[in-house]
Amino acid sequence: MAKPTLNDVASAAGVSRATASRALSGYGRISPITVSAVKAAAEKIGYQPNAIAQSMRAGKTRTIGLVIITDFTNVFFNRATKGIVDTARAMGYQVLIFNTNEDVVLEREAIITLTQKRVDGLIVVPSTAEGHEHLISLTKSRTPLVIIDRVLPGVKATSITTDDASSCEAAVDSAVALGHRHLAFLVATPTVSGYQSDVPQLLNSAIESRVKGFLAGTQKQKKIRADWIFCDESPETALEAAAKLCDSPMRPSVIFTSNNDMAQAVLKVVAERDLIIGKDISLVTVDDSTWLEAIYPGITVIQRPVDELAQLAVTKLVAQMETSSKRVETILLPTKLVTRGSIADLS
Amino acid sequence: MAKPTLNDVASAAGVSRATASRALSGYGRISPITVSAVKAAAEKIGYQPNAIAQSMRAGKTRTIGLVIITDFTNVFFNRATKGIVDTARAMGYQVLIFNTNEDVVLEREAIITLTQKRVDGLIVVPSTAEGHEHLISLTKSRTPLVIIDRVLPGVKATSITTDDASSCEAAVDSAVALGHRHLAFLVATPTVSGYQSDVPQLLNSAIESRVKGFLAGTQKQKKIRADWIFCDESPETALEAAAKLCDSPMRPSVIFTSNNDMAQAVLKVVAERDLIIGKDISLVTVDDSTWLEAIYPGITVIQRPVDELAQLAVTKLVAQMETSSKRVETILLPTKLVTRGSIADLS
DNA sequence: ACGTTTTGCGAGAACGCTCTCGCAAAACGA
DNA sequence: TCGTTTTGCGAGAGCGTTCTCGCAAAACGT
Repeated sequence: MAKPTLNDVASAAGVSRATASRALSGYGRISPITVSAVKAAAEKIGYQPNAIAQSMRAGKTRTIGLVIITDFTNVFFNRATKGIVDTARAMGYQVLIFNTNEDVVLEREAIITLTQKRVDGLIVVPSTAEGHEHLISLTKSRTPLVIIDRVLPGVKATSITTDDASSCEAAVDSAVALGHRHLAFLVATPTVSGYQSDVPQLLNSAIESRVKGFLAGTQKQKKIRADWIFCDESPETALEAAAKLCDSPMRPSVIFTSNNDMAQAVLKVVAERDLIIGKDISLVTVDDSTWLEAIYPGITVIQRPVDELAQLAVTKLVAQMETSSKRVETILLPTKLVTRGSIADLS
Repeated sequence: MAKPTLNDVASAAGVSRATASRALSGYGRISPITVSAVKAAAEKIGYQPNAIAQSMRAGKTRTIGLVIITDFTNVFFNRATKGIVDTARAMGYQVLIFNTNEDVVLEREAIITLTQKRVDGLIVVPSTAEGHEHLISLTKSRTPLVIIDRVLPGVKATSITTDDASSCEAAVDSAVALGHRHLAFLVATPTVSGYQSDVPQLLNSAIESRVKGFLAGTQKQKKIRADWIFCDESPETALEAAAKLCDSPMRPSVIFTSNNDMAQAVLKVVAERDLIIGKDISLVTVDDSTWLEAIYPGITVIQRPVDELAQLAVTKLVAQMETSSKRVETILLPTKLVTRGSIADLS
């Protein structure tokens, strides 16, 4: 009842194992008659080649590892995952997924397991801004590696990120042009606990880029006030932080949030206070979602090219794997400010 | 520069390959001194066991295949994927993911590839309501298989689904109790193209269960009107169908949608017509999302126990794999109607 | 002190595949 | 016709493990 092997095919076809392999894999010298005989025999006994044995022989697995935060609430990583899985499949590769929940211990374990499973390459969203020895040792052992949504100065690997800074700056400009003079930034980052109004010393590059963009936007304007709140990623803290902004005697006229979870917290708090988005208070966030378009008013958003990023991650990785080139690229994809109805016109 | 093998460890430690294996894998008779010597040698040369070779030898891969619709807009499958990946990891298994986009051709290919990669078991969300020969042949070759979110009468495999019918019925009851007499059902199903008001002959079991629940709810009441619209899953059709409902001279007072995408279409159409959810028109949908709670008013929803389902899928599958029992179970998990503010009180 | 059991380890096979090598038979050339 | 090239195929090795078997040395029993 065991799965038929190449040996079974060979004896069914009355040839040697070598010939059977030649017939099925199409290499070497073999007569057309034998080929069809072997193929018929294989079909008949329901032969399925053992990819494990093939990998063993070839030293390649046609599998890539994905180490990511597959948080279901985060559109960006959901879409990226789907994009990576689909692109990989189209190129003949399968994807072994690990989810880290931004825990560097899980990340390290994931990478060890994937190395042991001998994946041909890895796509990683690193969870912390430091402590990347495990990634560095990957590059040292010449394992193809692509880092997405983060840039890690210490790691010599291709990284693909989005240019959040310029769109964030554009978002600030846009709000200021509409008459806003009191801006607030609600930024979620795993490196703080609770919330605080001063910039944490450690930010991952994606968040850092957004902060820089917002900052650049505010600093080039005169006479505007900018409040900052950095908070951890728990829904409770997000609500507290959003409430603090809304209940302040000096309520900002526009809130910029660094991700959809924060935007949701703002929406909730705003609704509880009977305020109307796009009228009493304005909102801009990062990463588009169908929800941001479905609700009323639509939320103005910084759209990031996630499908392109996913596709590029796979193609760059596969290029590395198949040519074993050591060329490291740092790719920055453009983002777009999509204007909907959530910024009030105060002018 | 090639990866060190067990042979390298053995010669570094001055023992045989067999002894090195014994020391690292902890079996057979071996002296404690040798064990630590071998471990030290392994550590020193940076040995990582080759899981491919282990799989080859053992005939097990400690990998499970997941064939699913990883549509980023669908909370249910996102959460299920995350739950499955995390539970599997905790149990020492890795997950190879395939996305079918509900295309049975891709599903078939995915299953062939996974069989060839010799996964120890499979979790599948079948894409069509018929044509499951590939799944049947899986069960015939005794590959452990768990089907989630669908029940396939022809396939002898464990299936885990949610009891959508009873909650859908409860949702209807709840609306009727609040004075609603004209109900509409907007149901997305891949088996129709465009939209139609009569029940299609072919529905997958998940959709069927919801339709049955809605029907049961309406049929036990007197003097109420129920409109049905079945439509494909494209955003455009969804909007058309939602518009048709809202623009009808006899506009229903409450709309039930079969998933979040349809709910979004309704929200959009309703907003365009300056109607207010929970006041001018009511809405209930299936599958909770943080958005349904964040927006105002919160949308009343039929919550399905997706984390439990994911966990159960993995544990049941692993149980099958590790005991090679052939026991087939059909598990139905309870759902919950979570009331928020989206059903107007007309009484 | 001698026989018996226990202990520790090495030799070698096996998992299923691919591919090199060599050999016989067929095809070719003059 | 005989020598040379080409063709088709089988034998066998090797990828990196695990594990059975057998053997020598150590430990034990009387």
